[in-house]
Amino acid sequence: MAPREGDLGTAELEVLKTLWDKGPCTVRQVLNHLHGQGRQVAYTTVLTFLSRLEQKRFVKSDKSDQAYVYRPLVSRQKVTASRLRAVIEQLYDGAAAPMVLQLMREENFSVDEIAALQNLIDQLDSKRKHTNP
Amino acid sequence: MAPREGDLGTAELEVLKTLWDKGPCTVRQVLNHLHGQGRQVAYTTVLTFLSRLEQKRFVKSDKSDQAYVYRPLVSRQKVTASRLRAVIEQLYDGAAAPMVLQLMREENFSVDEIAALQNLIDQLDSKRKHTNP
DNA sequence: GACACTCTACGACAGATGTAGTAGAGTGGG
DNA sequence: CCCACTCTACTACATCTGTCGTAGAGTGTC
Repeated sequence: MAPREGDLGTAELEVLKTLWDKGPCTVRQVLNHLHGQGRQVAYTTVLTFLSRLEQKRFVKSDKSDQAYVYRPLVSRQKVTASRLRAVIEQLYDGAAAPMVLQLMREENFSVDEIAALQNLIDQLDSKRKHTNP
Repeated sequence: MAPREGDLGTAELEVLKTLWDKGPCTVRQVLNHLHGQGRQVAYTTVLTFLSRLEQKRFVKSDKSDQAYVYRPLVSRQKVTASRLRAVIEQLYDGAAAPMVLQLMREENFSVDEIAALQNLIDQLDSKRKHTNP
């Protein structure tokens, strides 16, 4: 079998991210955005990515004035969550907690970030008390 | 350019994981382990993976009695951390905290896991107090 | 010594992905 | 009406990855 089907390559993802960030775009708009980020790539390459994204149903194009306008069909949330899930499966046999633990040990979190975490934990705690009295 | 060089495919990673789990192995031992996991794959395929892993310097082989014995050159920790880093860069622009937040919202953690998290946060808190009085 | 087995070396191939060129259709300015 | 420009369609190609097959070298057994 081939690698996971229907999935996004890193370059394709960059293009999709552009659409998430800037909203519906033409090929040229995506190209300009990428160039603005220092990403050198040809017009037709971007076109290819957008076409493939459309084949894979990640975006949809509509003919506007002159050029097609592409807009995302999937949310950043969805894609992010599913890729994250894949990594968890692959690296941690499906258990998210060990990954979180590792992240918290190895990444440097700011005070604010830790506070947010604490907050979330408190919420989970109280919710659990409600459902499991 | 091609995708990031020197990186591992998912199937290659499976093989490397076998070495991490079972220690140095011959091709056949890896094959048996994979078969034990329900992973149907040919002997020569495993051989290919191990050879490629060796080219990429993830494992090293030593001629033992009859067959080569392969052993990992990189730790699970290292590989895991670096792949995780890549995902964070790719999906969260390098910020780990939002990822952790999302994980905690979308994955179901057990009481024990949450307790462990809480514990870790307490540790980070007190460490922070020491360095930032 | 010949046979059966095992192991490695090499090559092959398909599908995915990154990257781009070329050709032809459409459009706006002189 | 013709030129220059833009846009899309198609094609092409290299590399990476997953997947094997074949051939030949070793080794142990009658």
